[in-house]
Amino acid sequence: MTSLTFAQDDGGAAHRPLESLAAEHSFRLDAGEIIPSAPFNFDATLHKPDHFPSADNAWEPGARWQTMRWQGLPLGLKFEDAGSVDAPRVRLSIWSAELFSQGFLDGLLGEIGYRYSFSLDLTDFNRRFATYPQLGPVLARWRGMRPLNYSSLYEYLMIAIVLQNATVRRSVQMMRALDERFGTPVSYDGKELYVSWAPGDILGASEEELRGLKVGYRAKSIVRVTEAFVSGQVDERVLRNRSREEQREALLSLYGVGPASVEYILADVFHHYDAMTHISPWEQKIYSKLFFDRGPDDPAPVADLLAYFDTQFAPYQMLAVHYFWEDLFWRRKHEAVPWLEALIRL
DNA sequence: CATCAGGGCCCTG
DNA sequence: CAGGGCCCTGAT
Repeated sequence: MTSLTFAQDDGGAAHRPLESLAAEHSFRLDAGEIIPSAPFNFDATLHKPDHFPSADNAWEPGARWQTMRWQGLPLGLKFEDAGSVDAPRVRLSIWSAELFSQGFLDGLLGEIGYRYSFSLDLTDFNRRFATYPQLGPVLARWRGMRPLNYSSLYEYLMIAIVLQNATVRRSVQMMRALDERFGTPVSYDGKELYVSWAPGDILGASEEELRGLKVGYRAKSIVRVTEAFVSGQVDERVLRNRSREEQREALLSLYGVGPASVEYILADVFHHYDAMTHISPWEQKIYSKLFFDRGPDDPAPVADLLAYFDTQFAPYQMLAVHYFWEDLFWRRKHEAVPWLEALIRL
């Protein structure tokens, strides 16, 4: 267990010179406050109740702990709500076992800004749908919420792979086994978490070894996707500057990555909200109930659902559906939603 | 105890 | 373009 713990908390100003924060083997940097574009809903953005729990993060109202590997260095991040929806401020602290340069920090903050969509402009979306029959009330509840990816594209793909054809419990087991074998355990701020492995950390593992971690046939996908990243065939930074359809094509070319995974990635990782082209069977049942009050034995055809979303919510189909989806899972967190329980195999 | 399907995807015909 | 097979696991 690598300890990133550093007790001192001097409440320093933003971008304090790192030299003054150096500790023996680790330090905590007060990286100051991030000012997201308003409106910004801290908890609905920094926590997604529909995500399966994983060891790279922890959350409580007003705070998210998130591990991250940046330029090979394991980091512990802590985001704290220091504002309001209309006057948002997010306090960021960074734990590290090594000193890093101002240039490293600048790059890191830029990356975090992208991943967390801190500057997303929601004004047009909000204006269009504030008084909309179904979406209006949901939007009011979660105003300022963003879809996002807390980690890297590679890490997201690993999550997508362990999700496939598995129950939630099994996905959790697979990810934990992979983290324990290939990830970096860290402790900071009282949390014990894992920093997810980098492609190079798992490259030497054979398919047989991975199968030993009970990931089954997904072992092949993990190996092939990892190779694509190590070889440079896929480069997240490069892909960010490509068009949506080029991104889709590049992702689909990866072994073990199909339309369901890509649909999530285009929205969460690359921030495209204007196209929905695929609905998986379990989502179809949930949407059928939500939008047409139709049960799982008589779900609305996927084509009808897609057409409905296009008609109602373009050019923000993915954004609008994200709001409904998160609203549903937040509700489930606080009260029983019997029809939903029947559709979720834990 | 045996069978089955699960928060997909690949491959075949 | 439809459908069988795939690892493993808990539910039935």
